[in-house]
Amino acid sequence: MVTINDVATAAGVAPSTVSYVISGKRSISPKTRRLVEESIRKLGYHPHAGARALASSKTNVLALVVPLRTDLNVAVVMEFVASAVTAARAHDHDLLLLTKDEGPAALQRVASSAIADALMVMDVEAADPRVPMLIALDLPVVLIGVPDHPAGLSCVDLDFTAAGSACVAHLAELGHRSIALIGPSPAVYRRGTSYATRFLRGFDDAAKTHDVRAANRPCAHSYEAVSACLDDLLAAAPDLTGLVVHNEAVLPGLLSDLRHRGLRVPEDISVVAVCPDSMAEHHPVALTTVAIPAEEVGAQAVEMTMRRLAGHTTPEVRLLGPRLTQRDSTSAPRPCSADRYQSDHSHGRIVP
Amino acid sequence: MVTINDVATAAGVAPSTVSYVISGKRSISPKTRRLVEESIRKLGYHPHAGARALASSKTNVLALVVPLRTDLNVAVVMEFVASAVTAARAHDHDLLLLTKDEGPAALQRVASSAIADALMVMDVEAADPRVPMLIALDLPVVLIGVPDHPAGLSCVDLDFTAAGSACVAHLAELGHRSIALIGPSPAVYRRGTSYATRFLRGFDDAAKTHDVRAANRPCAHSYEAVSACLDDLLAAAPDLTGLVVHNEAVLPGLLSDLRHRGLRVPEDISVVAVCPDSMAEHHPVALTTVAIPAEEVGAQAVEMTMRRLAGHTTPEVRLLGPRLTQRDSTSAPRPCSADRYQSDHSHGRIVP
DNA sequence: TGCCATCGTCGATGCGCTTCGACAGCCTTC
DNA sequence: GAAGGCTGTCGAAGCGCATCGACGATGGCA
Repeated sequence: MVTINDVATAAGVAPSTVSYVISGKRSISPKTRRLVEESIRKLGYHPHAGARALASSKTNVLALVVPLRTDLNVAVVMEFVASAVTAARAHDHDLLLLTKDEGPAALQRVASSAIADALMVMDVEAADPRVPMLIALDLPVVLIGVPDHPAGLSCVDLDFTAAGSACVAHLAELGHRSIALIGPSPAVYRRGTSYATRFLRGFDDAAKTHDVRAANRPCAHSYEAVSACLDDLLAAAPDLTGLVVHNEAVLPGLLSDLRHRGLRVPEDISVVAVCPDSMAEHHPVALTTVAIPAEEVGAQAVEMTMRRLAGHTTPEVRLLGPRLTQRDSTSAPRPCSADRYQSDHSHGRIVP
Repeated sequence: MVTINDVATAAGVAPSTVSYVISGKRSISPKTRRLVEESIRKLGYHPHAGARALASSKTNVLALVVPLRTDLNVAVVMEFVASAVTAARAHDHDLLLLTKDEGPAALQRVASSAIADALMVMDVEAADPRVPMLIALDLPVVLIGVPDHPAGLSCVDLDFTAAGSACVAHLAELGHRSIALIGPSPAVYRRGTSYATRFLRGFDDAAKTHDVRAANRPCAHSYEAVSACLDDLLAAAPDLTGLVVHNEAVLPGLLSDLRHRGLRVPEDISVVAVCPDSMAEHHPVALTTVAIPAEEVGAQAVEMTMRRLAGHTTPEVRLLGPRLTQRDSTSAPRPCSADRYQSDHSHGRIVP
């Protein structure tokens, strides 16, 4: 292993000088700097992370707590992680991955072992048991999502309330009078996952404002669940012409099933999806979406973390405004679709 | 911060004794052990990771290099990461996330900064530029995938060659005589990604063995690409009755498009998918699959890593046997399907 | 020419831990 | 009853680095 002493010897200076060249915390003459930098390069020197952490109480590691249930919005999580790790590296930090499964104790451990300098926590629930603990810790913490009582913690997320409203507004403006929300799986609501309830609130509020008839169903992402969900919705509201889908995993199944039922998108039914923009084009009909800006959120989360590490102590809450992009899956409703409930020829799931 | 000295004082012993209680490297009297453990618990003591790393040259961190392109098999990567982090934690290790984008230099950095004890590398290419460097490093390394010259590195992966053969064999045994492979996007082949070429080899070999007419097309995962790909395949082989899909991202689009064309699955065309088992049921027709055992691979990768860390120096190559599960998307081909090329009513993409 | 301020560099110290050799007390064994 | 071997504990050293005070050299100014 090559140490700071080796570099110092090679450059003919003291170890502390090398340290100052690296950190830039004291001024160094150009000559010395060049000498040292050359030795560093020549020897391939990298400071020992442990030693550095011990001496400086900084690890240059960010811990990220992610939900690793595969039932969730995998693509969103991946996109977020990708963006976070990239942003972290841009700030010369590494990313340590923790799972939500380990619970609050893991956070405690990471904090008191000085494994990371800060924590970023995804998939926050309304009354998340980790929140009190996170507040007690005295590491910088950034939540992705907004719990009921974030007291003192920074938060960043898409403004799901506004997103819910935007979806309704879009459909209402196109002239739809009866719409429905197909939400995340019941388990997500049961956990009180922050974004699900916030979206629902926005959806409901806007439905009232726009005087639109609105139903709403959580939906697991098996094909059967999707199908049953549509059965329910169409039975309860035969005049349904607009669908807001806040559950990217069901999209393929949903579109398939609509076709089965002889419901054309957007002629017979309009669909607004809440999902990463990258998914909009993966479907037979390019989807009108409110984008989930996972990448942006990831970058912001890291940026907020770095600000806290740099000494900005005031917590911030950043809610990113929703961006709706109209594509081919929404249009004004047709006053009368003669063949609405006609099935195509291949299967038998017909809503009478 | 609570240190080992605090614990020692509280327990009335020397710091080294506390250390030995924790590590178990020397025998300790039951009385002392109890005393110390109690103090640890009472004070909430966690050893300082940096100090520990410095003194023992072990970080208890595993670095995992993942491809973070969103165009890739996101679900597989997630599943793998989830399983790896869980397995690592079970061995009292944490997981550091690196991206493939950072290239070989990042591996160098991690190794010589002593940030991690071992490296696990996903998405290995046939002539991966990182391989020579990894060999030169003297950390334990486990590759997920098999490069052309793994000399000295451990590898673990699904046996994609056998998987390719298994798909063909299944279709051949059902009686199909003309099949096609829809592979990962061209970019994946261009990179020489190990699993893509291995799968193709198995596919081709088995096609010869079983005397089956076989075509093959890489396919990007936009709906257009899928559609074009099917156009090509059907034009070139109008008698096509079997499809092997080694590209989970195109599945929804593909199934949709087949329906558009009036091709029923499995009556008119059988589909074998290579994807995580969890995805099999997300489609209107439950898919016959060869499972990508991402979870198993992740667990094995960690286990192999831990073995190397424990002193097992001989590298191993583990190829997991493929497991084909027949579901509803494959059957014997119908000798004659009158309406094969009939389109359904909603769109116009008809193959004449 | 002499004095002080500034700049650039050096040595020493300590971060919290592991580990090694030392050693006190005890039990065995002839 | 003395010699030797264990067992359990201790103290000290050192891992590689950051940081602080000290200090020599240099330049400006009177």
